[in-house]
Amino acid sequence: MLKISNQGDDMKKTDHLKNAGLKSTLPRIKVLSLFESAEQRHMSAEDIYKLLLSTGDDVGLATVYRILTQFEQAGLLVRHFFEGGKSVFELNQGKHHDHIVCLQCGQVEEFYDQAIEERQEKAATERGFSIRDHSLYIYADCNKENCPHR
Amino acid sequence: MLKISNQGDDMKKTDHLKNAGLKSTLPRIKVLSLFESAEQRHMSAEDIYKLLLSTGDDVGLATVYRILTQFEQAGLLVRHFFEGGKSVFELNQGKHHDHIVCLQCGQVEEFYDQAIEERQEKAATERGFSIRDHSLYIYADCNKENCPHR
DNA sequence: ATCGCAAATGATAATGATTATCATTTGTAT
DNA sequence: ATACAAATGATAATCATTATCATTTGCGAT
Repeated sequence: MLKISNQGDDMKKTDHLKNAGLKSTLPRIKVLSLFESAEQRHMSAEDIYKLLLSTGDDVGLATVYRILTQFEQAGLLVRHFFEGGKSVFELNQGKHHDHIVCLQCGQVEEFYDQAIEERQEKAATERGFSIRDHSLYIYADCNKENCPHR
Repeated sequence: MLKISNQGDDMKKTDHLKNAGLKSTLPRIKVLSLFESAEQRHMSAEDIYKLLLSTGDDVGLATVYRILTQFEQAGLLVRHFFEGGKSVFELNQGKHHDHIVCLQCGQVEEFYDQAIEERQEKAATERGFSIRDHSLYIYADCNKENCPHR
């Protein structure tokens, strides 16, 4: 008798987790929900830990790290190594894309360029390498109205 | 009366450092020499610290970190954030290039593709961003003879 | 609904990379 | 040779992340 919250949604997440080979636990559902509802797609472990704290949905920091790694391995999340050393995660929505990160406000925009993808593949195969993964980050100033510093 | 070693070379490095706005000190000369002579262009702070230890040219680890950061700011070195979390440095030889990193043996190959550069610039300007910097890392298997794991 | 147990969690210690502190040493201009 | 700011080195501190381990929980079998 503890199945309180919006069951429709939680059921969907439970299935989502089960399909990924992970058992449905409260912390995992909370983290998944956060990614599906958060305004910012790209979040670090610390971001998530604090957001959950702020809504009273406490989850231990160690658990947050564990869940992020599991979700990454299960293909639910994609991990990024932006400059600065800490890992940042986003929901995996199937379609690969690269990132432009604003150095002033941290805003992240995604883009995809077929030509770039092809040239990368070419550069690798020309040298006898088999691509496993790649990461392209453009660091820039977004020049937006609401961006601090100019 | 302590100017022992190969003075011609050290003089060049002294000038090199002076030009970069850094005073010529023994630890800085050692680190610079290492980058100019090492077989591997890409090295971490730990790599450098250990290499210097192994040749008896002891330099404190903290000093290695400081020097690397200073050299980066002076434009003598370029810092990279490969997957794995630790910073890796290489001599700045003026010409920008991207990297292919072998996930098996860690070997790094450099490449430059004008089309990729142009498409990146285009992607950024199309979105109103002004590029400051960018990093493209391809992670792959090098398939070389001497590479472990296959 | 209840049991049992492997799996998951949370608090915290431990680790690895990097930075800060501060007393001592070293370039360098005088 | 002198003086002093800058640099160094040993070490403590910090930050992100992982490991440990006692406790709790999801879930299949009853």
